[in-house]
Amino acid sequence: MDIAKRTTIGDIAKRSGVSISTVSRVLNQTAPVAEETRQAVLKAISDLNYKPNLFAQALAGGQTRTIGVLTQNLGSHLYDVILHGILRGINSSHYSSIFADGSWEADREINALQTLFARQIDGLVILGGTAPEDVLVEIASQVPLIIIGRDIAALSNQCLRLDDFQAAYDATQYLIRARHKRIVHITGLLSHQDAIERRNGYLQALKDAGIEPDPELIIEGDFLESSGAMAIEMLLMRGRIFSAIFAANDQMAYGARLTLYRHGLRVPDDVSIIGFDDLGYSAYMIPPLTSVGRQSLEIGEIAARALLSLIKGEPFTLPDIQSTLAIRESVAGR
Amino acid sequence: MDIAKRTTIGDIAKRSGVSISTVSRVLNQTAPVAEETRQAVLKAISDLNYKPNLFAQALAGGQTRTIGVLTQNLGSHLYDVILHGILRGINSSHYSSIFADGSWEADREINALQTLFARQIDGLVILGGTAPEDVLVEIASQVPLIIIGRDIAALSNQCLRLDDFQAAYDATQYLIRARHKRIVHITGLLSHQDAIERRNGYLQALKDAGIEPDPELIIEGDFLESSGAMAIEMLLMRGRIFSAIFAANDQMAYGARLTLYRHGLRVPDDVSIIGFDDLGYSAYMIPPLTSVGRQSLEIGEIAARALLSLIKGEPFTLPDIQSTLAIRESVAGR
DNA sequence: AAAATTTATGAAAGCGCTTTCAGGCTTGCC
DNA sequence: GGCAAGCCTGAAAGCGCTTTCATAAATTTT
Repeated sequence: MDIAKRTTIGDIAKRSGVSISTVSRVLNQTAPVAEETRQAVLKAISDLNYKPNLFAQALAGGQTRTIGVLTQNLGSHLYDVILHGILRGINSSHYSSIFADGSWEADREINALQTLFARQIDGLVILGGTAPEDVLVEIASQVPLIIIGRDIAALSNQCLRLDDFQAAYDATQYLIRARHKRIVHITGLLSHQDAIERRNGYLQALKDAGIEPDPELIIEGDFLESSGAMAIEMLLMRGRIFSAIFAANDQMAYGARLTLYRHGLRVPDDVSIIGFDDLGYSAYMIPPLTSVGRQSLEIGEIAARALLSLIKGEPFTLPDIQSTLAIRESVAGR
Repeated sequence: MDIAKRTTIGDIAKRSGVSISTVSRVLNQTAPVAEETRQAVLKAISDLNYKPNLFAQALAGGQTRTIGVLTQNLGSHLYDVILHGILRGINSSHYSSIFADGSWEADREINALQTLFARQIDGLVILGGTAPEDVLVEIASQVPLIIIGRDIAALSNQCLRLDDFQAAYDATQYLIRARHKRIVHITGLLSHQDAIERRNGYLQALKDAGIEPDPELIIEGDFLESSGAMAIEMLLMRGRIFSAIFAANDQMAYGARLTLYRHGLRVPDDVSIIGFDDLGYSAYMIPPLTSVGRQSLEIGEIAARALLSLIKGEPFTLPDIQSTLAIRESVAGR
């Protein structure tokens, strides 16, 4: 593990008896080089264990081989898994990624973006976030951009859509088919696109089944466990009747489930629950939580690969990510 | 949000009527500059919204303002929270961090390290991992290094110790004081230092209480939920008697708890459980899980700040991280 | 008041690499 | 056999910045 090795292109030029231009050419395959020369250079490179200086490359060539990732809520499982996927996606390339956290706050987000741009990233992945559409369009005009979890019309082919509406629709329908009628929905923060989509999916499924949505059964949460717990607490206190809960994410489902436990209500015997995101832990909840899941790792991987293609100017298509309901034991029929 | 702004030091030199050397000097405070000149330069900088090109700085000065973080298991909650803490720790500095994932595999780890070094990081944080001591010492001789969660004698003041032994001891003692005698321990992967420490803490607490450890009650897990579930499954199948479980992490505790549920055993009435790490979700387990917790966010933050000090040659001390038992409802007395 | 310091500033040389630009050699073609 | 066209390759000019080194101006010393 010899690490501080600082061989330069000049060293290997000298050793192989050519000019540095030629070395650069074999390195980047930017112009034809006689096979014989090429081999000599290659040999010198491996002999000296040469590694190009990324900073010099960046300065001279303008390519930094770095992609930036704007995350929200690092430390929240779902996002972290996606990040992991991104790391995987760039694994075999020569790119690295740098992360900056927006924490779902507009000014932090700007700040994070500036940090990223100060590093002259070659491309950018934006995970959710609150930046307005025109800002995103503006950004996209300056740097290759892939957006996960939002759908910007003008950037349609650069958006990895998550189809929250349909997923929520399916989950709600699943509950309806189990003959639930009074279904609580704990929404996410309604300032977030995905939270809105999920609520709309829920609403639509109800309507399609001829059930009039009851506004009293829709409580706005904030994606955190505590808000799920509070929501149910409130409902119970008000004496509302319900037999099922659809939470806009698993964390709130956990909270809801705890409140039920505190009040001696059994899951799924008394109340059924469906979550969203299918966090790894959900399979180990008591009882195991039925939840809308996605291949989050793949999402990150796909986004990263797409970005790499975009940077290189290669064609790519972003699939629509399918959600599937992980059916476990938190839902019972009536 | 004008982003592609590419003002150079030359532009601002021109605008303020000085040479680029002088601009560089006010930027880096590397030599005295007349106050008047200084102000003029500063004004030009803010007028033009100048941002230094980090790559040029790196190339010329050798400082990259990047710290590398070698993580294991990105996507596992505990590590992610620590990463988040690191991001916070460098937040107000001009540093960025790049992450590379070792996945607890030696060759991936080497690979990740090389990626990091290829970027000429100014400093490195290593989170756990399997690299042998001498490699770490070697690395430390080449780059400022902070190690989280391992204790390397030769690098003692650069290690952020987590004191697994004591924490495990305390947890076990808590169970003993609740009059449990037959306490199962589900260990982590015993190739990991921390798993060993935790087991030893458990063993010692038992001995100190005059309880002869029963090897049959110690099962090696792998830190994942499934191994916790399997461990208990196995114990039950073999008809072992026990009244409490101490799992080396929360994930395995979740698994264990699920198996108990499957077998109709109540927690904590029939069996008590203590976990380790106090993941955010644990407070919402059914029942809420008693677990050994640490300020993981702070761990990351402290490590990052310490690294920054180390880089700048400033003195710093790494506190020993205290663990505290988050007492909830998964433990009952006998 | 001249000499010795100290201060503030500019010129210029890199840092390691990419990329014209131009020139020397081969080929191919009429 | 002569000329255009191709192919390889080296020299050199940057990329934007830091850092000697040198110099001019201001200050202190004797």
